[in-house]
Amino acid sequence: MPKETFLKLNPEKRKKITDSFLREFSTNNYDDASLTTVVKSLGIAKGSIYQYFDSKLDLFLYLQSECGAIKAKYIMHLKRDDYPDFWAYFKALYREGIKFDLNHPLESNFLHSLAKHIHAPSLKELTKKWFDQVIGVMCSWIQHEVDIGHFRDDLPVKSMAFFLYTVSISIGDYMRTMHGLNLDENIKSGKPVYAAQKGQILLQSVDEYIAMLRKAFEK
Amino acid sequence: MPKETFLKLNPEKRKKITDSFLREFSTNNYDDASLTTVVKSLGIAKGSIYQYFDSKLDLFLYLQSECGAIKAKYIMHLKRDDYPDFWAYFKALYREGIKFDLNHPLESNFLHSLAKHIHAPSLKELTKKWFDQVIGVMCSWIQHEVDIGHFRDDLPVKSMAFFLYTVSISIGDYMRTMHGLNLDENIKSGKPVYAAQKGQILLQSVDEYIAMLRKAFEK
DNA sequence: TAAAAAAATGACCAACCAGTCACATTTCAT
DNA sequence: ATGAAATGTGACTGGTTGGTCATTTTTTTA
Repeated sequence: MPKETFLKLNPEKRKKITDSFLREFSTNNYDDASLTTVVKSLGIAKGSIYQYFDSKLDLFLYLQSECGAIKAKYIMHLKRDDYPDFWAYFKALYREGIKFDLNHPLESNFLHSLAKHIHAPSLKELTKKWFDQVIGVMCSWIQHEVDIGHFRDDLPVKSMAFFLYTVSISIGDYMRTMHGLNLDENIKSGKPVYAAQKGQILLQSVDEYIAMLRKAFEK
Repeated sequence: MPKETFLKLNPEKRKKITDSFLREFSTNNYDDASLTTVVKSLGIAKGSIYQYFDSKLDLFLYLQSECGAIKAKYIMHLKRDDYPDFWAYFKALYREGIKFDLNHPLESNFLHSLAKHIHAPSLKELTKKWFDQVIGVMCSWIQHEVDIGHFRDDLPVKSMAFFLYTVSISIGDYMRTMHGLNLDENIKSGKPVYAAQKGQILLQSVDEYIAMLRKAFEK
């Protein structure tokens, strides 16, 4: 949690600082991301950071929760029951995700690059917790579909959840590969991850994935 | 490529050195892996490493190619045409992979942890090349199955290859999650990645994955 | 306006790292 | 046995980092 001093900062300065660190963590491993570099580029003193946050980790966690909260606003209001099947819901999640990216490119970049941090020694326990949570959510999704007879019931729910998790987080990379995007460059320059592309083309990727996932899961 | 000096070393010493570095790179990011630490634990001088290799990268690449070559011996002799369908072949690949792990735990650990290194800044170009190669191989597998009418032909081959790639590299993590293994601990202690488990139980995981993949890909 | 509280500063610290190189030791050929 | 070639060494360089803290500057309070 950031200290009071940081929260009392005028919003512009706060945003400037936040943005710079989002960029740094988006293009580097946690352990390789350098506070010194960011502080220099911001033109503020290193000591200031430690008046705003307890530690590098504190700063990182703050960024993570802020970005998560913003993205949640786009996604949380979607309800499975408003869609005829799970895959319509799944696609809607991605549709909102792309909106989020266009409106909050830096935050999206940061979340998108979280996979990079998973193997950082300093974050091992944290990422394990996060992973278990995500798998938990997916398990409950899938269990529900099994219960109403939409999904197959001959495999462990957890296996299916893991499969879905893996495939889901890979869709971003998949878009890059298939549509020739250069995510890393967009991240560095601060452009939206999917800047040059229309949402429609990107959703086509999601459709292709769904075409496979649907068959894999259906009864 | 290692220097002559290294290749002329007596095999035991060479193995001792190789093993220690395999362990270090298996439990750390490339950039965080420390030659200094390994050299201390080996009781040899830092300078010696630079009589054996040009650089840290040179050493890393040597390890990678050595481990790859050993694993290739287990896998390369398998031919798709010797199996009734792709999935029998796919399963055979994993069966041999598990054998490889039991016989060469450290090398298997190292290859298994390569995913960690993918995001290391110093290795970006290399891993991109490696990734393109793997996708290329999978494309040719899939194209063949499409040609003989076993796989669906309504999706881009590359999409399917990417899907298969993602799922394939996740099977290791999947086994850990589903069978409660602690891979990282096994890696640190130098035990086989799948030490406590019988191959049969592990192949069951592969079967579950195949049950989903088969449906996703079939015509 | 003066005193007190809050915020910003940057030189400094200890701990790392990959890589170097002049020198010591071992091995090998004559 | 002797000299040359090949190996091994570890203090050292120049760099990095996250984090600290006495001091200065700015803001708030009275």
